[in-house]
Amino acid sequence: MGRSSCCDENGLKKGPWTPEEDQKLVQYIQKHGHASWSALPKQAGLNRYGKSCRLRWTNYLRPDIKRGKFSQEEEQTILHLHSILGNKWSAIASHLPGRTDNEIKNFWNTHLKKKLIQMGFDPMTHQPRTDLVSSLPYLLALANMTKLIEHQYLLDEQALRLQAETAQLAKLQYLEYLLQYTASLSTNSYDQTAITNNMEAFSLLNSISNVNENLVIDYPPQMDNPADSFSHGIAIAIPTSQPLHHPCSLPHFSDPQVPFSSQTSLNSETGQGTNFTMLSQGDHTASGYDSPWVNSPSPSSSRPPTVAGTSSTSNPEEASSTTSSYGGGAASSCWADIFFEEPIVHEFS
DNA sequence: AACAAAATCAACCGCGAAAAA
DNA sequence: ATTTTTCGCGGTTGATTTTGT
Repeated sequence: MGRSSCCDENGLKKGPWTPEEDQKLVQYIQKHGHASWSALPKQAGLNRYGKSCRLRWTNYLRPDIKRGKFSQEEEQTILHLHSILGNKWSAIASHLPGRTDNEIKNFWNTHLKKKLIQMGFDPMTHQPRTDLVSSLPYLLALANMTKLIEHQYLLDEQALRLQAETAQLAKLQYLEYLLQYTASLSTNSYDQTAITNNMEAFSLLNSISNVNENLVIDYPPQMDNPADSFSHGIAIAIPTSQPLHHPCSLPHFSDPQVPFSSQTSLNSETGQGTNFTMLSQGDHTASGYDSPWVNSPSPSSSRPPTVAGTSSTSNPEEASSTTSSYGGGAASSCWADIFFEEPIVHEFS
């Protein structure tokens, strides 16, 4: 596999690595590390570019590389992360221990992409392919009357809105995943992954709030830095036009080892018809809402967010946990409540 | 068995960002 | 402040392997 070996104009070797070259590289890095890739080949006695050495090490020779087929769980994670991050292979790889960005990229291009296409999804947007949707009115027009076409246009409009909302919810799901994962990490030592996750979660939240002007973010009281709030709890409310069904695609969500639970509760309120989706920890049930800031300095200040443009009864406290009707077309809201009971403390060891 | 087409994946390339000079 | 070097990323290539006819 790979390319036939050859040398470039500088006489440096290119193409597939020989076992001898691999051995030299591994032995050198085990002994001296890889502080400078550009200087490494000469010092290791390799007739290669530093870039080639780095690639060979990171994608193949590194001791923590996981080989073999991707598991179902890994596949799910890649699909999920790709729906949020797009072709950010290194970012995706950082969530899959032992897998390289190159490997994930190859797996995506050769398997997952095709799988999505076969299932009728656009591999870039992860949404149902619009060419199929848009062709429907034309087919209907051939078979039926103008009225049917108009009806279909309305459906398309609704579908587009739902797509946008689903994308927002996907981000929320990923946000929760990040927070749950962070919480499951050690709380007693400095953990770069936890910090990275918090940063990613914060930027994700910003991206959601940029898109949705009605988004209400409820930070815990007396927080100077919003990013810190991920360690303590955060409440988010997003108005949506329809109840949102989002079965948890990540196994972590239902894992009893992870001290969090996710709940989706749909509610149709009398009159205003406010629906909400709640992602929460522990005691937060749809029928009995507790303050998200039970550990915060001033619990009395906590409240479920009021959603702009909808009834103030978006409060899940008032919600029924059973109904899933659409509330007669009235505006709805997606209410995500993400909370950590024990604040995470990162200490430098 | 022989050939062609498709799939796989290691490695290369070019670019932009960060770091060093 | 500017230029050069280094690093890392995402896209692409092409030799090899697998599958289909």
